[in-house]
Amino acid sequence: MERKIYLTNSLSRKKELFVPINKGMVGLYVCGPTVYGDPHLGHARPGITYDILVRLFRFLGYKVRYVRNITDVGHLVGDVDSGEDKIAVKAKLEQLEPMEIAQIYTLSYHAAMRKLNTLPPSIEPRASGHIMEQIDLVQNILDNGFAYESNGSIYFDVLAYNKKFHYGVLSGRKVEDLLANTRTLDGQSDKKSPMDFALWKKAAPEHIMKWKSPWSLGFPGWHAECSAMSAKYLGDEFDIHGGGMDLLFPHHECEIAQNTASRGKSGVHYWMHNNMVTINGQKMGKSLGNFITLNELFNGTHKALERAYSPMTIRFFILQAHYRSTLDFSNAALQAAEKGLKRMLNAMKDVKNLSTVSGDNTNENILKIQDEVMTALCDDLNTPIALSHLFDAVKIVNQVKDGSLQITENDKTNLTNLLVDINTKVLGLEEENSSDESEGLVDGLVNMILDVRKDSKAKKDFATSDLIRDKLNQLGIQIKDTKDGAEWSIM
RNA sequence: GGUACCGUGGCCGAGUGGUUAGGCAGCGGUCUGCAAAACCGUCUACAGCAGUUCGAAUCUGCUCGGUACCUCCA
Repeated sequence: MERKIYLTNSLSRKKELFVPINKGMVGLYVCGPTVYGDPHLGHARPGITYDILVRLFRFLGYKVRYVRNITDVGHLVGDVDSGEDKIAVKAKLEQLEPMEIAQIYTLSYHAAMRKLNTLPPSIEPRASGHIMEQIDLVQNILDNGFAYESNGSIYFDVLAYNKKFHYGVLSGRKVEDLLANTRTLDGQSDKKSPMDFALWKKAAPEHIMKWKSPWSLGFPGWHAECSAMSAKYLGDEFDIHGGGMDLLFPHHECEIAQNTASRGKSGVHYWMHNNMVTINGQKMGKSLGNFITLNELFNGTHKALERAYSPMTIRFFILQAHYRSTLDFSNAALQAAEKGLKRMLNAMKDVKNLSTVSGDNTNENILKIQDEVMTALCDDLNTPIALSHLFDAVKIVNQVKDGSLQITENDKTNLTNLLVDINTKVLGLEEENSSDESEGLVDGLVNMILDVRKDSKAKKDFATSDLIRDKLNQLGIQIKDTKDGAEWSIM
């Protein structure tokens, strides 16, 4: 726990030294998905970013409670006066129960996240399971005078709040500017000010998902769930709150306002925001209709895809960019990532079988690389820099393998710690399908075939040996002839 | 219109007041029966203009271009 961790705090827009509230412990809350559609490439970004954060903290010995919610109620559809939420609308279309929809997409989200090798959160609360907590939150805000009732709905009183506190601390927006520039939407007549946001919404009769409350039969507002659930599981004050940059305003600004209005504390010490994935320079998003789902990526079934890309390739692709930069999708970039990843994975395999020379000497370079990698990761999760240093280690492995460099047993241990431990434990990069049950059978068969090929080669029957190589290639098995015989790997 | 951010070599993508990012692709070589892989060497940069400075891709100003948020969104 010697290492200092720096994180860019969206509150100050600066890199800050991370100091936990409780020594050696981290409370992390991340905004999860709204489960009304298949998870897409955009979802992979925060999934992987905060996974690295959690893994890094744990690697350094911190105890982390990682809370990521599932939003299964509460997000209103575009036009406010319809008063229906997304889950309910989709349910009517597909003739399914709202909770059935939520369940389908929750499971598909989980499956995709597992394929991307992200660790599950410690707690994954659902908004629908925390209606009571949200009602309590709203009641507190009402009691403190920062909300009002109108037609059975409760709205947050931004102007009243802004007299005592500051609405806009996170987003840098000014109330005056917001007032001058708010678009006039329909159905705003219940509100005192167009900036005010719903804490509780009275449900229209045809609305499916609704709950009893002191004010009406209805449902909680857009931002209530995160304030209620983060406080429940992490306390009134906790370390880190993460999410996509698109949530910064209004969602996170409103969370801060709700937290402050109900408990007098803004609640969060460090706000982290990951940037967007773009396609042709434009944000990839559900509402823009230009998104590619994760399953389409894994299967190659999307017209924009030249072919399928494995989950680990996607993970590597995302790690090659810093989380605060936009990342542009393209087939060329994914194919480059795929090759780079393969190179890394090969080195991780090869490092275990390197031959060593006797002696106690230690190659200082290896220790230096180890330090550089960890420094980069602790410097606001700079995964691209970490990877670039890991590739220096890959070079060492290849040079040793090639015989142009010699290392001692000590070096080998250090090199293995560096490549295998950091890649698998912190970056979550590892060989896919490594636990295949039929692996032993495949090993035996391929080795047998390669023995036959060896005989052909010995007899200079290259037609046969090349045929074997080509056929194996077609099956996805790559042959490398080395001085010590043929090696093979599954592509 | 308001508020932020960005513009890097063939592509992706870091970094930063003076020193090689890295990956992919390209080129030359080593190795090989041939290939693949690997290794060695090598090429192509910091939108434009002006300023600060001994020195700027990095700081400042302006211009041009782009993006995000302001409405659900990772």
